[in-house]
Amino acid sequence: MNNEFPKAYNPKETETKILQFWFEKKLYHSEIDKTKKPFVIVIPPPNITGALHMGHALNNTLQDLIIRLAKMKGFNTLWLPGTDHGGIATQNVVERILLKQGKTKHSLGREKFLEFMWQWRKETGDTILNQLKNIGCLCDWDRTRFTMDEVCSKAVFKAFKKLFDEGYIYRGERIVNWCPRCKTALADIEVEYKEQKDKLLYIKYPLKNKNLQVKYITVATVRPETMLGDTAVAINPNDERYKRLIGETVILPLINREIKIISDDTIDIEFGSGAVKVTPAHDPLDFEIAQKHNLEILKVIDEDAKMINVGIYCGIDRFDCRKKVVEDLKQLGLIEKVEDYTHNVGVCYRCGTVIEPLTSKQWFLKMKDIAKKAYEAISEGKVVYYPEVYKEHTLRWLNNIKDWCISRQIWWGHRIPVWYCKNYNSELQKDTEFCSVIVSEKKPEECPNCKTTEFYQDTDVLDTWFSSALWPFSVFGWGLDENNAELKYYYPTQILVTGYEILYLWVARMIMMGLYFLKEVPFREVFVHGIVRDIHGKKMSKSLGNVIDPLDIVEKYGTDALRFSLVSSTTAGRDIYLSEENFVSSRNFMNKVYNMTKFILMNISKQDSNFIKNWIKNFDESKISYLGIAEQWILSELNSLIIKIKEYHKKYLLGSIAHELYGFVWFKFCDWYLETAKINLQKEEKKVSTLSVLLIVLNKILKLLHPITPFFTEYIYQNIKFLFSEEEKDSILDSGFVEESNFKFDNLKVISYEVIKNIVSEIRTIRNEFKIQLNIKPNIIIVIEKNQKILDTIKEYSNYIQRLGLINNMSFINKKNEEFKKPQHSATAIFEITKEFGTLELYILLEGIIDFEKEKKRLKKELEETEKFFILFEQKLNNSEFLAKAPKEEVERIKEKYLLTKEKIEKIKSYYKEL
RNA sequence: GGGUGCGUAGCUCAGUUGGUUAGAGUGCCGCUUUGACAUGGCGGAGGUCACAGGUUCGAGUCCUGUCGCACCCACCA
Repeated sequence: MNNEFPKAYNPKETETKILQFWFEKKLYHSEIDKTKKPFVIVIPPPNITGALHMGHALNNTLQDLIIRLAKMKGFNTLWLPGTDHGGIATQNVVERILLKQGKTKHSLGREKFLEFMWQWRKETGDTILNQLKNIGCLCDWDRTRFTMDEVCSKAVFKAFKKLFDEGYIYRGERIVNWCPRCKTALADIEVEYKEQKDKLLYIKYPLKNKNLQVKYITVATVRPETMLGDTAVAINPNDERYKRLIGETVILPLINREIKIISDDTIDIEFGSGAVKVTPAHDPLDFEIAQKHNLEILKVIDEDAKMINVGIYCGIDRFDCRKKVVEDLKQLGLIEKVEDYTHNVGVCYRCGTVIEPLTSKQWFLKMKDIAKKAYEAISEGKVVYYPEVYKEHTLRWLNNIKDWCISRQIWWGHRIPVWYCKNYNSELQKDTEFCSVIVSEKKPEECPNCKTTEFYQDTDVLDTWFSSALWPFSVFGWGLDENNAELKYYYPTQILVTGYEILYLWVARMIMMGLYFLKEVPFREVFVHGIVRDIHGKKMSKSLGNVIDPLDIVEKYGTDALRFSLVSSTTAGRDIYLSEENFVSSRNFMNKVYNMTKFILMNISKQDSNFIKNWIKNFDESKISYLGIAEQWILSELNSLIIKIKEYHKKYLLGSIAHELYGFVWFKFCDWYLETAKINLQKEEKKVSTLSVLLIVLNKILKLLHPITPFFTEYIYQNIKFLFSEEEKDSILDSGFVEESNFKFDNLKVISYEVIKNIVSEIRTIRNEFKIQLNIKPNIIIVIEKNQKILDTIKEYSNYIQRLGLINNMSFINKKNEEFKKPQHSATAIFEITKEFGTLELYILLEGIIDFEKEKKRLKKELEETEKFFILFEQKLNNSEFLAKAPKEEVERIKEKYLLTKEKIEKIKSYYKEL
């Protein structure tokens, strides 16, 4: 930067260099170091499908921010990266690829298919990690894990075995959510619900006993095809209409099967016809009823969603069968009526296909006891949620937890480590006879029961979330050795950063597993962020065409701009709406900081640099009183900034950190301090101190910004660090974080600077109002009557104002000492400063330019505004209750305001008259 | 059906335990190339803080209700 000053910041070139620098120094790497406190984040492992999207960019930028911050604070930080095999999602993607080549998984066979999967994973699985590297993620790239690598797989086996041995895992024939497209069972939580309009059909079921008063009982359904699997009709025992039909027999239309009418108090009398067809094999509620009443469970829809066991309807797809059943019922005149009905339909969270509940043999994990421990830990605050609402959400979920179906009928994943011996009889096998079922990683030697050596392994794989649940400790080799040093040092981790959509699917389960296996929560804090949406609040999707690709943004505006936008858009737990303009504004901000650095460096001559270095090195509180008002002001503002940001760090108000820095850098440091500093830079005697202050502030700004925008801050730091003392390290990351100073600033000076800012603003406003040309530089007079000190201070720095080129000359008058009459042809402005300093009058002398009528109008407007507030204050002070009940400071504040506005009004009025 | 969050400038949002004359970014309009930056500077317009009550000396902020939006949970066929 020293030699050449390109006009604008060039992110691409810089980022390549800086990235290389970090990698050469291995700044990302962590080793056990007992002298330092560890600060660990384990990445939410992205699936190996697809590439980096905005959601990943957000999630990982936030983690990087937190990690860099911790590193600068001196922790031994470890951010452990990795990927997830992604079960169904990944298998679906690969199956689609195969299909394009005219192959299916079945045509390949399990072994070949898995070979293909592994090959695919080898070729494309790390794409996303490389992209994370490029956006600056300070992950420990020497420790990358994969949920199906050896270390993690060992953990999965060990966990399964332990849970099985301790009686938490069981196998059973249950009704499960079946996805006919993915051909697998899904956990309840993996089903999404979509609102859908359907027809609610009222179907008449003929009664067998012809001697009854009624011939039919009517049931209502939106899924008429399931009637073929009905094994009862249920009514509420208190339903007067049907009471007497309990125990009667119904002849199921179309297939003429006889079923009973039973009573169950879970039936809602009000809904539909009040009578419910019971299809135990294809409805969870009906399944429960069937168990209670010992009903037959008749499966009529198979795993391909085709009809079975139903005579002529066999082999027909469920939805085609629905049409056919309706037609046939119509023919028989058995449809009483049809109503429009809106309801929720369960769909697969991976492919969107309508779920078919059906009975199937699956592995389950008993959750109740395990969840209880997690409930307690979270209640006790062992895991802290940011924002806190998600704590309640999680607790409620844990409280209503159901058993977790952990088996999936796909091939990609951890195969269930269960072996059945050759003589295993699945007919006899009713949950209880586990003698011939052996949990083992490898094929067992011999069946302890029948002594056979022939075994076959369960064909199912585990739910991908099973391995994810172990992630925070499997990555440290828990599967190999649960007492290993790394696990001991790094576990539990500090914080988990994730989106709210996987709070139950993943986060809660990690807490449960962590507590179960290691007796300790896996992370102390959870930071929950929202989903990235487009500016209209729509989810970004390829089909909508509203996707903003983070890599495009990087290309166009730079990584820092991408990151800054993401961080500044983050408000705890809420969704983020992004538009491209957002990135433009961040890019501009990067450029602003770059240019301001350029300006500072431009002003440093070679012989100055040693003086500056010395000045900065010896800067302490004793030097404060020698500093000018601008310097005192900016340093005190910097102090407030640091205090605020530290507070935001503590509360993880990450978006606020970005906003605060933006405001400080742009509006305080650049717009004001830097502008006024330009004047001192012209004076030899002030040059060194001014440049030093500029650099001190710049240095702190860079450190504060660095966790958000690492590239350009590191780059600038490299260019200014020669001006700081030797302690400053290679990388900004090692240079320590920022603490506020406890310097005492001169309040009078700090206020004076604020007054000068107001004066300048007012001059600009008036010039603008009267459209005064640039080349016209009027004189101004500043009048004060209360406090001579502030007048002196302002006087001392009046050249600041003059140098801005807005005015020619300034004169100062203290009304107390000198007689003063409002000059003719002048515009007037009156400010309230503080009680101590009173009001200040400003006159801009503009002979021939001031249009009296215009000035009158302007003053009148000003007067009206001021009077409005004056009345407000007056009312408050006339209110005895306010005086009695409001805190003293508040009353004082209003009094001060009251007096100041009063003074202002009087002055405006008197000058108005003189016009 | 239950729950949670939200409703503040055209748009996206800040506004911490109730107490500055409600703020910022962006967009719009006007002026502005004076060597850090036109990816800049200065100014302007634009808000009955969803609505209705209540508590309070005082409400954008707390309470109740209504309306609207979003999301989560739930076995009404």
